[in-house]
Amino acid sequence: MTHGKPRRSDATRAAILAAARERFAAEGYERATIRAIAADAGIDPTMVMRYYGNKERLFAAAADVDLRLPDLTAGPPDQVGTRLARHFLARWEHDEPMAALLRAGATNEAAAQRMHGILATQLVPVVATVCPDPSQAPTRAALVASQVLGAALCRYVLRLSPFTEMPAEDVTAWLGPTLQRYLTALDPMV
Amino acid sequence: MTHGKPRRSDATRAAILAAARERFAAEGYERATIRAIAADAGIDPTMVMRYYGNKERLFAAAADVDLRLPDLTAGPPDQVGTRLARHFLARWEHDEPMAALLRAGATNEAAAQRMHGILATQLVPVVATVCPDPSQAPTRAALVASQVLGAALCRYVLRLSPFTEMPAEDVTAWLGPTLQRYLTALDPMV
DNA sequence: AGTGTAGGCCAACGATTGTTGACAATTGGT
DNA sequence: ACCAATTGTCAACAATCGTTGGCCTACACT
Repeated sequence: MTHGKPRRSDATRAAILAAARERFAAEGYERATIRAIAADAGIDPTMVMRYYGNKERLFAAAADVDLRLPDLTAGPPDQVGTRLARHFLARWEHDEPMAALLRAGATNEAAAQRMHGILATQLVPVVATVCPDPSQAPTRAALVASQVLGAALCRYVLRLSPFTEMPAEDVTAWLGPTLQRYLTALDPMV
Repeated sequence: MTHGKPRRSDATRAAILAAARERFAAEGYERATIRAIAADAGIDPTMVMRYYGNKERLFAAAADVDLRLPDLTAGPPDQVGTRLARHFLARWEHDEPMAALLRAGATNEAAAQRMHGILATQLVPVVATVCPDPSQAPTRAALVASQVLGAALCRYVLRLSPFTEMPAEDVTAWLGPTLQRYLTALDPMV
């Protein structure tokens, strides 16, 4: 898949990308400066420009998120909510691109568009495999996203105190039934 | 309550505050510049500094949020979730300080702290009046906040397409049972 | 060994930012 | 009508940002 010969600067490219992910995740799009990213990577700011063109494209490379959603059809249908909740929580614990995208999405239009794309191409198809009427998949996926993003916002971005202190299993236990209902309930009031 | 004589510059102060709310809500903390706010208010940037000291204090004044939560004990206990969902949704539709705070909270530490304060002083007490064990109020309030903030994020900040197109009543119908469970369920798995 | 090319650093540009100080205009009290 | 305080304007500062061009170095290939 990775065609082209390995370049001598691959290590530098990777260092830049790693530093960019960290900074974008910790400070958002505007406050994460190219200079700071370059300093973290131990190189000159001009290298960032040479390899990634500009700040927008660097962010695009840093916020390349793959949700790695599991196959929800394999397993008990009445536990898809909990399994999905557990997956997202585990995914978020140590994946900086997701935090970077969430933090930046609040102020950066391009980041918001990218989240839109991830929802449509990654979450909606999986939701369609477990919900009663596949035509409702976009709506149900949006509802799932609202709860998952809200929890991530409280836990990893805002760091609201009761939420950061809750064990991951407890959060999973609370969110699971919610997602289950968003995914499979025939009617909102169930 | 408003002691001190009415000053001649009150109109200017109000214009600054209105423009600031709009800009902070639309662009977040860092991208909303004092110059742009002053231009919207039709005055000189210097006046902003004179009346509000610095950008941080201007934001603090602009993001002074009052959730105006209703008394949840007055009404059928099995509908507190829906009523709370409806209240939040209506509140968000035309209150810029709330959007400003949410957008800025993602990147600004002071804004995040302020949200923490609003949660503790406004939401937790109300939650305590309807949940079985008042000692669980902080946890339950945090769960409510995660779903409400997540929905607001999707609908008003990220503007994810299935979410912006849903009628407000439909969103209320979906979120209501979720909040109901977070508020009153004896166990997560109910 | 020689040479072309890619990797890397330095200095600097132009734009924008929050913020400050000096100065003019207007108002209200006496 | 005078004076002091409030309100407003103008210019500019210092810092920081993304971004650019020039120049040196070191590796790769013949």
